Amino acid sequence: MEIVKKISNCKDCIYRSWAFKNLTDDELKLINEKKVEKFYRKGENIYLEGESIHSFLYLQNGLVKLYKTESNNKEHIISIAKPKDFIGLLSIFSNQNHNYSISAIEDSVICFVDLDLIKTFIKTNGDFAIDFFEKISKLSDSIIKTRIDINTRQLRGRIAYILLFFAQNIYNSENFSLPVSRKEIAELIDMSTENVIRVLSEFRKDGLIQIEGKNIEINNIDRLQKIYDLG
Amino acid sequence: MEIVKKISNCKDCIYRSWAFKNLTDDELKLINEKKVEKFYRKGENIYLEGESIHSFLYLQNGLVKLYKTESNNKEHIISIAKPKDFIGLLSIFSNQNHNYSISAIEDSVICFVDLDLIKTFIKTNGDFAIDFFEKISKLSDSIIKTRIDINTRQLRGRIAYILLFFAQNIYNSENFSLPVSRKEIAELIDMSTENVIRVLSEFRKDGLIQIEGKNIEINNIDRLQKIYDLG
DNA sequence: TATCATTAATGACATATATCATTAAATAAC
DNA sequence: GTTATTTAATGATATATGTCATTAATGATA
Repeated sequence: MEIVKKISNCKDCIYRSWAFKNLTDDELKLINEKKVEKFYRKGENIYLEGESIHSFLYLQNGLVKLYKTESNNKEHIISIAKPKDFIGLLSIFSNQNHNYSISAIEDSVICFVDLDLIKTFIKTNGDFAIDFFEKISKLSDSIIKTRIDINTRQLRGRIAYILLFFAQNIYNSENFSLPVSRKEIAELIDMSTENVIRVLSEFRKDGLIQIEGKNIEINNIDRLQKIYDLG
Repeated sequence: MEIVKKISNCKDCIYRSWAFKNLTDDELKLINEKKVEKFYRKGENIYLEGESIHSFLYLQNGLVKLYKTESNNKEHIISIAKPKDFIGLLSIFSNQNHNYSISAIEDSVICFVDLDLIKTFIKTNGDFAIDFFEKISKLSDSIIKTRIDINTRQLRGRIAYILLFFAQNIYNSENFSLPVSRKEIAELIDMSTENVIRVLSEFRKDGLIQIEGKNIEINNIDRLQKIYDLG
């Protein structure tokens, strides 16, 4: 991890309009002075379960996973955050320590915003509080919705989900390179690695997708959508 | 459903100390004037998916379920709220309409607090905003944690979870009457009704619990906990 | 390049879970 | 109370999914 030169000013940040649009120039200046942008290579940890919470994390670029290491040392991925997403769960506002870990699944730039400062602005700037709250509430609910969508489906539906997720939510293309291993897909959608591979092969044999290593091309997105819809 | 006489004043409400402790007497008076307490019999709907959102709901008494009706008309229970819980998901702050339905699984008293008023206080009372935010963030995260805890376990672990949940979280007793049918348990922990019944019978045969209809008595909570821990 | 380690792929098999069918018990409706 | 309807219980069976073993492919390391 390396700290990115502080060339970027929050005032010009394209993400300002997302969650920080209600801050005054002065408030934004305070954020700017205290924020740190860090660059992480694919595979690097951003923080680990148990570490104390100081910052609100904002993904500027790349892709990260939120995960938990179970008692049997298996990892379970809770969600994947994409640019413009707040990273983590809401309990950063009530907990002392992180309950989950975060690592980069693609080269990523993360903006660390001082959490106390955010809390101060929640207290002192009502419009910011409301808007900020709305934004991160949505994200939290979408994690719940996704977990349910995944777990009420069987394997084919889950694989269809993950393919549609990357194609439609992350890469905006039916031709993309998987940022995660088959094992990580398994950890994300609660199935065994072997079955992830098997179902992907099955989809390939059925002509739904083409696979070449990490490269995926979706040939028939409608049928994939139908497989997802039917579960 | 019947509207409860407005004898109770928020000022004296035992729940004031939970989420509304930072409101001034005047603010609380406004809440009090606009709030409505309603009584629902077991089985009654509080609201249905698609209805528009006007209130922040607070469970005073009883037990309610948050659920979704799937396209195949099956129901899926997302969570069960107990007294002192905020009912619903955070997106009431960003959505126009409810994404889920809520109904009473025990006779319940629900306090409907005007949502716009809450938003006003978030804007104008910083201490309230922070505290309120912390409280409902916790609830949202605990739903995510629970969904993961359930779905990473197999059937025996899930049934152990639900028994421990009612004994430890809801009734504070190892002897309680199930407020839900076997079918509802199935809808809550993602398994078939038959297998809910089967595993319960198995636990009975193994001497872990006693069952008489809806009445459950836990005989060996340690072994139940172990079954839960091992998954 | 050669070696090692990790990831991917596939088959055979074991296990977990769902589905279907049937009966009994409990509740609700009349 | 009697009848209808829902809920609970259980066995038999089908299906879905996980596990183990093996090999191939890929990527990392020296």
